[in-house]
Amino acid sequence: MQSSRGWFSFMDDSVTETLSQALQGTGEQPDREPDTEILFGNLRGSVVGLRYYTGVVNKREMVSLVRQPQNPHDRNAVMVANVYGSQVGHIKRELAASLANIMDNNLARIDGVVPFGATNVFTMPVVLSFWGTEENRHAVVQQLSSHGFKLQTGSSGTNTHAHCANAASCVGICLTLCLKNAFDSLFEDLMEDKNGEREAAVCTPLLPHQKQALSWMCVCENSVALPPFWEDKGGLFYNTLTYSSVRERPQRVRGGILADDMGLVRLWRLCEWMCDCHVSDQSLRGPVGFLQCSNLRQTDCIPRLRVCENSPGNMPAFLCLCTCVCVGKRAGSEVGAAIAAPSPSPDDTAATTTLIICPLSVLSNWLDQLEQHVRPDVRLNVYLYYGPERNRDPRFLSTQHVVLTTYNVMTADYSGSGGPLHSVTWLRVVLDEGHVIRNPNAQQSKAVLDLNAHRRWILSGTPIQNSLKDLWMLVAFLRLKPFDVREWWNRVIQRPVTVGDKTGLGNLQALVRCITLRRTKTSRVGGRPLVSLPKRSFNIEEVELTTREREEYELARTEGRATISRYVEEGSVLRNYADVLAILVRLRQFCCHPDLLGSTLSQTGVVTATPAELRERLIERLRLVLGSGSDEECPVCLSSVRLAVITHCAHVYCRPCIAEVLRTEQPARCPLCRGPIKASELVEFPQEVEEEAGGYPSENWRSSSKVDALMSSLLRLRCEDSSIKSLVVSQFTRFLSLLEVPLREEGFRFVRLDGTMSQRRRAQVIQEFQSHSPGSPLVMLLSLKAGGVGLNLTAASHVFLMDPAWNPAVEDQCVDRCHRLGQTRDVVITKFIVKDSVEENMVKIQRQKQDLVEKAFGTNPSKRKTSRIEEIQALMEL
DNA sequence: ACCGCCGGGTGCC
DNA sequence: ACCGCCGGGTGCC
Repeated sequence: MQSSRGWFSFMDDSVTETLSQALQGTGEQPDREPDTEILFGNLRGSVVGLRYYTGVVNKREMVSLVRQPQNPHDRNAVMVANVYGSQVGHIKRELAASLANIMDNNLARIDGVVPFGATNVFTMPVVLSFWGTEENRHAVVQQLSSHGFKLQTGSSGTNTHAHCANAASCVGICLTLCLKNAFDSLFEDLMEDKNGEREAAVCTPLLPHQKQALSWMCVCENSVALPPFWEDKGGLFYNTLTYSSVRERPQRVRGGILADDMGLVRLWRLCEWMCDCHVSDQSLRGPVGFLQCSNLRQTDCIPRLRVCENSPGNMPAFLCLCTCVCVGKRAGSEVGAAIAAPSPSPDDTAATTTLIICPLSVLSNWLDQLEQHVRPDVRLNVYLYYGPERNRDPRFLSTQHVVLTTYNVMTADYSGSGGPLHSVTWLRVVLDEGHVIRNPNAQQSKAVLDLNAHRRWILSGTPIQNSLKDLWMLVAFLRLKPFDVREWWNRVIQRPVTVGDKTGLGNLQALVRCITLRRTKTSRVGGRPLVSLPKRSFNIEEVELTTREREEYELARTEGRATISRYVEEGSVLRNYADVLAILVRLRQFCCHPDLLGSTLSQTGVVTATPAELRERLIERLRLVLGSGSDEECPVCLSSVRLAVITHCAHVYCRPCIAEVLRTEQPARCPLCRGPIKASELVEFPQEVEEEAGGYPSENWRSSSKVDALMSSLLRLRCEDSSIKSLVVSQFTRFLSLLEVPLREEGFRFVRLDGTMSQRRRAQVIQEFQSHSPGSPLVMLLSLKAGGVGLNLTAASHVFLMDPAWNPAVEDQCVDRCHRLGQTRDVVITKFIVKDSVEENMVKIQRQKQDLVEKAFGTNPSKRKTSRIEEIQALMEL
């Protein structure tokens, strides 16, 4: 099942996990959300029975505890295993009785570290750390103390988990993680760290980033370097994070993640190079692939979506890599693999087939690319493993150079165990749009992990979509020891990072850096920009309201001003913050279209009786503000609110941001109004809520100045050049609905993309919009929040920003959907701003915003508070 | 295990 | 001595 999109799926998962735990009882290992766990304390125990087992540990090595309820000697038995899962011993009986209770009831997750005495013969010490949710803390402490054990709290000397040293570092980390481009923040200053280009492999005009990607992939497939965090210690290999060691050399993953956030590469260039160039690598000589695909044309079952001119993602680079290897087999002769394997390891020679798995939506894309660009004088056997008639014979499949299939087909074949694709040992498995396997519980993820391959690649523009958790599946697929086991990933990477540990973040950076190639349009190679993009220009178009609109607007404004200035005088702006936001949203909506405001938003300033009623009203008001689509700002991270939660005092924050406050402040206070806040009183606000479906019948419809301004721009554009496509962006989903009417009337073909749409529908819409065929949509109505990272809308070269956002970064991000690699035209951005309105003031504030973000780092919260009030006053011209 | 614990042998100084 | 003390056997869960 496709998990829901965006940050919201983070919550879905945790809910599902809790549920499944409850249903399973003592089934699989509990898989709680490590992000929300806190450290209860540490306890010194001992591991006994060492002489009966072979598992060894090093000083400071991490160990894991495994329950053995079936142990004949003691049903409370708790086994101790090292990083590789070999048994080291057992927890001493008395302590085990207590631990068994905690573990069986999922009260805490228990980590072990052997601080010293690793070479002992009979017993060794172990420091146990107890992690769990706040509500279980008491039960754990109670359980332990009833057996006479006392948890050590605070940072005692033996605690190996670094703690958040101070609130400041926590806020720093929170900020880092709250940034939408969390993934890119992992790459700070690392962009140029890659192996550069491999000049030897290049002799035709290959674009710099193509050279870079290809040579990087070659290095990854052939490198004999140790995986990250391993050291050669005179014959023994030593892991610097877990302190474990092994005798045999840990194998680095042959492969990695190609995470370019741009429509990369012109395929023909690569193929040109593959065909014509002669490189120092002897093995690469010779022609490259003629597409020998017996069944490609008989696959009517595949929806052949129109292929965009610009191949998405890294498909072409991969095609190149894959075919390079295939091509080693020249007409008849069995030359070993080519560029990708100058010195093939023995087991590699057996397997020669590359399996490419992709979503159905891009399958036809791969096919077309292969068909169009592989040279006709070389045989390249490509088999499309799809459709009811597919050849399921593993021996046949292994004779192909490339086998192409979809996640669904592979998963259906697998159904829990095996299947033809699992009977082949592949030279290489490539996961296109690899982020689709981010949910480890999904069948397709399990199936993918079970494939046999020598080399593994992931293509994904957005490897991290929601949280660090997304990365685990990818790391597991790449078999990056020991992180392919969830426990070690959680302990060594995920939890330290979320707890705010600087070294944890450093480790994550190091890890990601060595398995990922990440380039964005601003990346540089050898000091030069990787790609040069068409120009982009930015215009603000002032919109004058009609006299009637102006009258109505002034009425609302005066009313709003009166309310807010009363709050200012009373000093209660922050207490009535939701009300203030509602007034602002109302005015902002008015600037777009008078019919935009929901009826419930229009009444303000009603004096309510009890404080409880007042609170309810404020929270309700905030829900309406968020429900309108308005991109509100989180006062903690100063970015757009993600995973919105509303406090008791009616302020809105990102869930992770407020969780951080709750964890670090005792007692916790609302960063805005300093009122007490409790985790239990937070109100979740679902990310994308369907507003009451606003069908706007043409007869009741009226225009507005801003709508007119947009329409005249669009009509003029269509007149000048009917091939120009436009993005029309608004925060307010209702506004998008309103805009449909005049678009339809003027005969514009358009599509709509907003947050409520299913992943499948989105893909369809994007595909449709990106198409260049005559009659394809000229306009896309895009909700600001749906225009997140990863979207490729290069078909558009004009962007109309219908309403200003608080956060200019969000607008930039939206514009970047079309101003990215693959864009052939100059991009023109038009922002409509109503003259003499709250919008104008928002733009002014936007300009100061970047400055404010910088200042907010490290300044005290009260400063933020005052700047917030000043901001509101500026908006209302008070 | 250079321990702890068990249980049998032993028994004033 | 229904003790203390000694010294041998013994050893995860």
